[in-house]
Amino acid sequence: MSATDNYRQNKKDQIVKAAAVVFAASGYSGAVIADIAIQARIGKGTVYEYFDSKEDLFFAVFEWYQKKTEKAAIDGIASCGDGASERLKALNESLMGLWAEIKDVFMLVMEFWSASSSTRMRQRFKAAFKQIYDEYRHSVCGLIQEGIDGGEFHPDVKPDAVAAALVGTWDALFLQAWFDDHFDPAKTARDFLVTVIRGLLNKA
Amino acid sequence: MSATDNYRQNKKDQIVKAAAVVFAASGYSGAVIADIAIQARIGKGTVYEYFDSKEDLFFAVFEWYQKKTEKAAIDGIASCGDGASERLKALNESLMGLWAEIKDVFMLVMEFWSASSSTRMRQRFKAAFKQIYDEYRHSVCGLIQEGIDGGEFHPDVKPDAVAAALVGTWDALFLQAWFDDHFDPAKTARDFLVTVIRGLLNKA
Amino acid sequence: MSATDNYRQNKKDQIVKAAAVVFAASGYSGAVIADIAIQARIGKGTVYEYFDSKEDLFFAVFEWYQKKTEKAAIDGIASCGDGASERLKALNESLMGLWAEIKDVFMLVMEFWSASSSTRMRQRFKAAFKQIYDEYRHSVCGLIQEGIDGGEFHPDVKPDAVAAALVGTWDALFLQAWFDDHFDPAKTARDFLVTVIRGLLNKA
Amino acid sequence: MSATDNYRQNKKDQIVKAAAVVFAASGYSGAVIADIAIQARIGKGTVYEYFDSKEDLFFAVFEWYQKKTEKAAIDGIASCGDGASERLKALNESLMGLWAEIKDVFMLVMEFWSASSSTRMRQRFKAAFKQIYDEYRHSVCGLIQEGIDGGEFHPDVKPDAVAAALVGTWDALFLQAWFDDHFDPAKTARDFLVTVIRGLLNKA
DNA sequence: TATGAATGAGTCTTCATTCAT
DNA sequence: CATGAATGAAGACTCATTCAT
Repeated sequence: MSATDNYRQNKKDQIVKAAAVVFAASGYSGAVIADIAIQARIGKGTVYEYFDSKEDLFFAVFEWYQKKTEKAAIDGIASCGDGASERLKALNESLMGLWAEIKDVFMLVMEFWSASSSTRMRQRFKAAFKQIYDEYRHSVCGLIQEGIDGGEFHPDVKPDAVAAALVGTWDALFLQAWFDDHFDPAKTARDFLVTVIRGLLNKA
Repeated sequence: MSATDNYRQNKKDQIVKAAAVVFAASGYSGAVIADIAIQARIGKGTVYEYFDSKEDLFFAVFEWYQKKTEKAAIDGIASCGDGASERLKALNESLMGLWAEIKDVFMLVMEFWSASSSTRMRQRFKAAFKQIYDEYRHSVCGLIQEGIDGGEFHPDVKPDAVAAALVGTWDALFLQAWFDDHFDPAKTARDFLVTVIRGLLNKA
Repeated sequence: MSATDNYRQNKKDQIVKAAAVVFAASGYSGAVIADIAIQARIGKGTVYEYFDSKEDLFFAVFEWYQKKTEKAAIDGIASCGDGASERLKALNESLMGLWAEIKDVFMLVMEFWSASSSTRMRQRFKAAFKQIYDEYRHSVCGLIQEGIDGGEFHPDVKPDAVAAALVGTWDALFLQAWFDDHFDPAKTARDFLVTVIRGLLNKA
Repeated sequence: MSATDNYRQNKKDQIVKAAAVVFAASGYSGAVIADIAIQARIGKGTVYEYFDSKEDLFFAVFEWYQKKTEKAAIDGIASCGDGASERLKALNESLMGLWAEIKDVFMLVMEFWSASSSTRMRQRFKAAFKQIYDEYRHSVCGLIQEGIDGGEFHPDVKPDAVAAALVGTWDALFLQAWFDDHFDPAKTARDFLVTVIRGLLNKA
């Protein structure tokens, strides 16, 4: 990578981060390029030197956010533990630990979801989300399958369904926490997981 | 209610339904009042005879949608069944049965979520969602509590957490279904519920 | 005049008076036909049964206002007094006595002036004002001319100029009073008139 | 002042002058931003780069007009003359000399007066006019007071009243001239002033 | 490369006027 | 006669994008 490329990449990151702040504060439509430029401490025109359009910039924010959060998931899934149950719990803690960090930009997630319904951005976002969910479900599914194969989990358990539901639950608890400051997603997830694991275990 | 009031109410409903279609197709910001008027087969100005602003109309759509879907929840929760497990299953079926019906306007839900982040509409929507979630969780919580009290469910179960998580799961499965045409939320929910109920049951 | 005509005339007056209130409160452009209808306690459409357009109604208010205020001028000019000086003073008192009464609708006068600059209404209003000023000046001029002819006023006095200036002064003092609540137009006019009359008198 | 600031100031002036023309031709409400932009040979949006709203632009026109005309008043009042009478005459000539210059934009003045009654702009304009009149009256009052103090004018003269009346007369003669092309405000003022000065002089 | 002045397409919203009842 | 629901023309204002410097 040349020095110039490196310079451009740093600048791009700088703009993306500024954009994330503004998009999170105002939503996609409410965000104004001028404000993003101010936030990034650059001129308005400069934004267009690095991104072709507001939509492109928004998608770049999406990718940046994605990269940022998927690490927690990967770490959580990779965490070694004493059996599938423990690893599930570890994953749960890892993900829920994100809340404090992403609380302020959680609006972004809702904007991303919402962008999937915008006629113009639907294609990009819908496809990206499909892939993300596929991967998440697949990872969690593998974890549960291991539990079944190892005899820890009951053979009748449907790993696909449980994985999809758990992935969804994590999302949805953040959503509820967003609406209600007194709602504690981490504790809720932990308590719920106890019951789910009880259901998963093979108590033969 | 006078004949005139009745007339106005019908007209309002007509506009709200037209608006729901257009908001679902284009999102809040993308939707254009002129298109809503065309969809409702009325003049642009007429919209403003019934709603003070685009925001008000959007909120009316939200309330309409809310009323429309909460029926399924109420029916599901009220459904008599043989014990808490059966009633949970019935609720699950009732809610999942909505999918076919709301699939086309599910974008609306994401727009509503997103509206909670718009600075201007945050107040209204956030408060409304908080209340809705409170009620849903409370209903489901009651159902689980009955199961515990009746000895059907294990006494260590945390009804709050399970209720919140289940409510969230239903939301989130629709979300995943929205991103993936091949994803079957009803089947997933049914399979997942088997495991959850296994975890809930008191097998003493 | 038939009973019907009489009915219509009363209704017209009712509307004109309501319109005067609203135009005074909001200005011509700011006034809304719907508000005038409410003020007149009639339906919006009814206004158009009596006036062809907003402009016509405004002009009717102008004529009504004109008729209302010119009485004071006529009375003042007609007032018998001991010589031209006394009659001038009487006229001055008569006109200044209007202030308390018209203070609240003085905005109307400014709106009428302003209407003379609106391209669409210019013709009507400009012509009307020209005629009104012609008449006022002519009356006052006659009064001063009598003073000159009777030997009370100095023969070098230019009655046209003095009349025009006095008429203008009365207008302008109301204008200043409009801008400044502490400004007393009546007292100012009285004090000024002393000096003017001193200048008019033939002290040979 | 930086080069940029200078550039922006010129542009602002350019827009204000264009706006003055359009407001004078169509009145405040009748004027259309698009027309002002055309008159200024710029794009519609550019107007908003320099002024926040139509009201702000209108007020800027008011300030511009004010600055433009007050020079004549200051010059007139400052003019040295042989005694108070001569200075009054000089002031009169100075102000009346404005007529040819401002005839075409005199409508603006009526629009400014009218703006003082618009609910939204009342505050700004009313306060501004009060101050302007205060200053004018104060200046003229000082001039007359000098005449009294110097023994040239009669000690019983009320300088406040005469000043207010004269200031008003000048305004009002322009108003009459606006309604009547054949009316000569300068000549009228000159002739009237002869009588007023006769009334002011101390002929002991 | 960086900038920000300029632009005009696009939108919400208002309101005088019409007309069916 | 009276009404008020319906209308659409009109206008203020926003903002993504361009481009000359």
